[in-house]
Amino acid sequence: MRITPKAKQETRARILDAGSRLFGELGFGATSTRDLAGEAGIAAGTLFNYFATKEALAMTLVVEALERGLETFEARRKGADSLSEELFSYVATGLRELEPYRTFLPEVFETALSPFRPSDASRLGGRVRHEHLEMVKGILAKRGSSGPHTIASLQLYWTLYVGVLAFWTRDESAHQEETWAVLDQSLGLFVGSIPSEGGTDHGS
Amino acid sequence: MRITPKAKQETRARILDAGSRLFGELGFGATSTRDLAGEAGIAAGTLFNYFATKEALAMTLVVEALERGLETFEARRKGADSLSEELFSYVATGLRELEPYRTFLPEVFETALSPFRPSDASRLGGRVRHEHLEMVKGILAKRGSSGPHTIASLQLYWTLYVGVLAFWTRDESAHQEETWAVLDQSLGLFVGSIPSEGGTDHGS
DNA sequence: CCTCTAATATGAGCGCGCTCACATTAGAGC
DNA sequence: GCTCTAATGTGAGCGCGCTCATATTAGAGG
Repeated sequence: MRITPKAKQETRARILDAGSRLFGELGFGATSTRDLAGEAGIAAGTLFNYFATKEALAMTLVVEALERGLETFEARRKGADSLSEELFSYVATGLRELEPYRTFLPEVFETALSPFRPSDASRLGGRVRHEHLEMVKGILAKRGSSGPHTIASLQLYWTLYVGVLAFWTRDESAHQEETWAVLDQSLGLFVGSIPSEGGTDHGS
Repeated sequence: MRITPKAKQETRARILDAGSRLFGELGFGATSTRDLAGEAGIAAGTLFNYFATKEALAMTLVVEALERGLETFEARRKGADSLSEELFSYVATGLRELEPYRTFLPEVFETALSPFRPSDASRLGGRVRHEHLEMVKGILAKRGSSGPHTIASLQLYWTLYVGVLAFWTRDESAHQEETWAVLDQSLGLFVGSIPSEGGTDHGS
């Protein structure tokens, strides 16, 4: 086997497909890596030639969904949106792509997005965080926000975003309408906390 | 063996002691339940007659530390404190009792305090959350805050508190001074966000 | 077409958290 | 002091995520 690019991508796709289906049916914890390998038609050990850990496999589904969401967001961007409107639609397009995975994401995010883990770039969770915050920084920069406040602001932003994610995964309203309200409220708090921006209202 | 109360408490204490020492030396993940049993002088299975899971054992250390912190807080309470001062000293007395466990707490809190887990009372993490929030509710009630706002406020409070905890576990300044600044800032944001309370400043 | 090699696949095996059928033992009742 | 029993202790064993020595195989070079 010297350079076999096509077959390798197909196997990778089969594994991701098995993950998407089995995680959804059984949950992340209840799906064993042997289950996944069987469903993908490979041996137990082969799985780890493609994904370093079971968590990395699940997070790859997340990363690819968020990439699709980003494309949709860029395509639909309007110039007329306010700061909170722009942030709202950025977050919302991401959530909509993650929707099929909603049932098993709590188990995955619990470790992958934990604030108690260092979010280094070597882990997919850290990369998700970094790329999301880079996007938010870009959106803020267009409005002229900058300086040392931004770093603390981004920490607050991420905390609020994770809170919204957690709420969303458990939101039992018909089409997660409650999540949109929580997101709106959280973004209002965030925008209100930016010194040079957004007015002073911080209540309901 | 009909009712052997004393010996049982001694064994329990030996296990907690083993946990405190080994988790501190090796970390939570790197300490196996067999290590703990050996250090406590019991068989591997016996450990689980005392604690349902390894996480529950670690969280018991946390719960007992927080109980000690609460006693200190109650003893030192002053009537003259402002709302943020009172919240500050409540959180601070807890953190000071947790100090000996600081190195291994990230691994424990990652799962036990994750916002992605339902915080039911059957889990120790859920009880820690509940009791902490009851205390905060009590502190707020004295100042006349009440009504439907409080529930959303408490959600925000808990999110900010977990953020402070996460910062604290990684704070490398000499005596975690930076944590006190972050805590102060977070409480300022929280108090500012309460509609009927605390003035309008929400920046630095 | 055959060989030779590096990329890939394999599955036995490791230590883990935890369970459970069974052994042990401390005390109550006589 | 003996028996009987319920509380407690025990460790072999399970399935897990993951590793690694080994087997297999696709293609390059002659």
